[in-house]
Amino acid sequence: MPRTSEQFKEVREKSKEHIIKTALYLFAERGFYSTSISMIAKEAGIAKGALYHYFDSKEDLLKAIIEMGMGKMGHAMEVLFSNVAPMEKLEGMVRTTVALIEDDPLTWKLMIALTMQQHPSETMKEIVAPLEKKGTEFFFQMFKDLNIPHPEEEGYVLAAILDGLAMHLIFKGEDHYPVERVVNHVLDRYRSMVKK
Amino acid sequence: MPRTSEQFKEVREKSKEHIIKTALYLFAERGFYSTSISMIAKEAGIAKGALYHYFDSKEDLLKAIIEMGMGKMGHAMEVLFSNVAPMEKLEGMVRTTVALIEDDPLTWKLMIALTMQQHPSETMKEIVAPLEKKGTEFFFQMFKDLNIPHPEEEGYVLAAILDGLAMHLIFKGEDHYPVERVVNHVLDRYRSMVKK
Amino acid sequence: MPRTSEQFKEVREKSKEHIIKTALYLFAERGFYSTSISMIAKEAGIAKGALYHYFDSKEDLLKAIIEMGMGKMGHAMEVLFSNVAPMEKLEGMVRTTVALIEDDPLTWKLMIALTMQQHPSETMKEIVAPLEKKGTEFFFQMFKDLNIPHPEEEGYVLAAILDGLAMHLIFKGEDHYPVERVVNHVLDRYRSMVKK
Amino acid sequence: MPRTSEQFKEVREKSKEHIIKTALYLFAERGFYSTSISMIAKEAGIAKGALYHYFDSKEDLLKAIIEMGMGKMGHAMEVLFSNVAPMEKLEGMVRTTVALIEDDPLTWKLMIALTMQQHPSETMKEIVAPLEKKGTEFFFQMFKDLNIPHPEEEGYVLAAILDGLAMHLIFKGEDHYPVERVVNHVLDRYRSMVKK
DNA sequence: CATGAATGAGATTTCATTCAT
DNA sequence: CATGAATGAAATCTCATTCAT
Repeated sequence: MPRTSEQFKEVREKSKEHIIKTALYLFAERGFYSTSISMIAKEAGIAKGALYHYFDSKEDLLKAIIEMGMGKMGHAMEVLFSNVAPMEKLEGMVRTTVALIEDDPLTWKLMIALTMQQHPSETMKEIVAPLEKKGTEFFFQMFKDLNIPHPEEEGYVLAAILDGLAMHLIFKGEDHYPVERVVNHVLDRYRSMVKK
Repeated sequence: MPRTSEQFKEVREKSKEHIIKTALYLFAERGFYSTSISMIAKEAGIAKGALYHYFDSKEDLLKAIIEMGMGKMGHAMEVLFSNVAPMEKLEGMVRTTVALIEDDPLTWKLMIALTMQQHPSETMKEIVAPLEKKGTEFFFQMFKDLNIPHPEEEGYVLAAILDGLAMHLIFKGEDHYPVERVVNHVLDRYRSMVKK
Repeated sequence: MPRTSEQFKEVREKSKEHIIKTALYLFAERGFYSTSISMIAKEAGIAKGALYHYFDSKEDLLKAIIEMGMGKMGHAMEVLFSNVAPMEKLEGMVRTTVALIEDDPLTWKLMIALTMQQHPSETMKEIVAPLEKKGTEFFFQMFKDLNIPHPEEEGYVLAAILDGLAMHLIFKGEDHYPVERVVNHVLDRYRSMVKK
Repeated sequence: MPRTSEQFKEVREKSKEHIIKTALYLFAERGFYSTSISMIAKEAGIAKGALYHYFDSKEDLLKAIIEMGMGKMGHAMEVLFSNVAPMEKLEGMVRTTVALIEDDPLTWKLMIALTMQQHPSETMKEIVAPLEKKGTEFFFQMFKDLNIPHPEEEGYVLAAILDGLAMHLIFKGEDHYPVERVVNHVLDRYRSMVKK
């Protein structure tokens, strides 16, 4: 009795996700180039060949991981671009970033690593560059709306803070980094600037 | 013939430096794993075998690059830990960091990339972790000396700013990033906090 | 229920033929080694597994294709070995060869390709070698019957002409090759030799 | 003491030729797809990797073999297009073809096999198609010069004879095929046509 | 010390075949 | 009988490292 195509689809989706998770873990912990297809297959408990049912190549697997990560992020960020008061936007921006990282630090670790190293695939650059540009413009507008002096420079600083914070959080782990306190401090500072 | 031996040493040192520079360039621009020994040899205009006269392995070459980079940095930073007024320390810290990057962006690019990816060699972690710890403590003490409230949190924020700034500067290039304005803005902010 | 069993057999035969046709097409157009079982299954609109219900292996499938092709040919050729006048035999030989190719160029394309490349399977050699020998002898006898001088050499030449013609016809296609004119010319030549 | 670059070149050329010869032998005897790089390396008495010093890929190796073969052929054929009497041209054409095959049957075996099977590489088609066209035109002109009736058809027939002859000679081997007699017979026939 | 040819372990990839459902 | 997910052997290819000259 043949399985229905739905059953197949389900099995396929499960396997795909399982492989992605395993690969994400290994890529993030050991680096893309130091992780072999063999390792991923072994860790996932499947044969090497099975991996190629789901992904055309190691590169394609990486792309799938990136896309999945970006999907999550894009979704979360969209909320922020909606109509809320500027100060809430700022707070949302910062807290959402932190929440995303804490929710899925592996994806972020990998993402940052790929951006930093000159990975041949264009995927990362294509994704990160426009995102960053959008972010900078967003910050600029936000600070202008908040009537904070030197909104452009302040935007650059916030971008630096967020990226630096992300790096530290990811590579130290939330157990060793007082995110909450740092975030609150940053936000307090902006609040005090607005009140004035 | 001690003279000859010295000359030999000098020539050897020159060759070593030439290889290091070439390798640094390639590692930074293309990534460590995507750069082969063949490439380095060809780019440096020497034979593959010659490279192994100077370095035991690809890993050893990387280590030499890192050590050279760290040497420069350590030297520059030492000045800051000497007896100068806190505010000058802060300014020195920020400006020295930027100056170091602008002076040798390739080393930094590579350094950051290696730190981010989980390079098997322990070199980077061994070097970066204590440095970061020292930095954090240094910032903490500095802000305390400056009587700035919440010196610990402020220290974390400054660390984040510096790392974020470094990242942006390195990956965008100084032509596309208004370092000077951003740095001045950051320093002005601390100055205003002190005056109060 | 013998009826059912018969119906089964018929359905089975239909499926088999469908697969054979699909595989023949792909093998001929893309080559045996460059055509995967997956491709055949997909092109035939069945699952990979199903293919193995009908054929034990890729090799077995190839064998079935060859046998089917040979069946057709053998049947057509048999007629020629019957009792007809030598000149009609000659004409029949040539025209039948051309007709067979025009009727089923794919089979021939594949056949020739397999004969030329040293396919590991013995099938082709087992089939082609005796056929060729029989052909040569047949030609020899024919030309002797026709009282044409040097019947043996003439036999070799005719064999060469037929194989060369077949090759050109198959690889250029009948639209780009003036078969009719060439065949008539060849036959005319033999006719003029006989009349003399 | 480093070898001079000339010495290196020499060694390199020798190795390259050795590999080409080994690969040609195996490709011709077993087929391109049924011959693995491992086999070639083992047969040549070298390591797999060495092969990739000389050829970028299996395909590239094949290309080198083809080019070498074509080089020989082109050179030999050029002579024929020069100014000699038509009948000598014809004889030269036929005898040169046979001589080339007898001199290097492996190359020809491989060449024919590749032309017949639909090898993905365009190399063969690019080479063979124009060659064939040139050949056909050459024959046509030759028969016209010889005042032989139906020169075009006769050209097609000669092309068929030559290709058929080549096939038979190559796949039976000169020990089992009376080339000399067949060739003489063919030429005699043309001579008798001219005299008339 | 210099050279680049050669090695060989290991990486990625392919694909005929099997098998649980 | 049908399905396509999974296997695993083998193929192609890469590249840090060694070594004869």
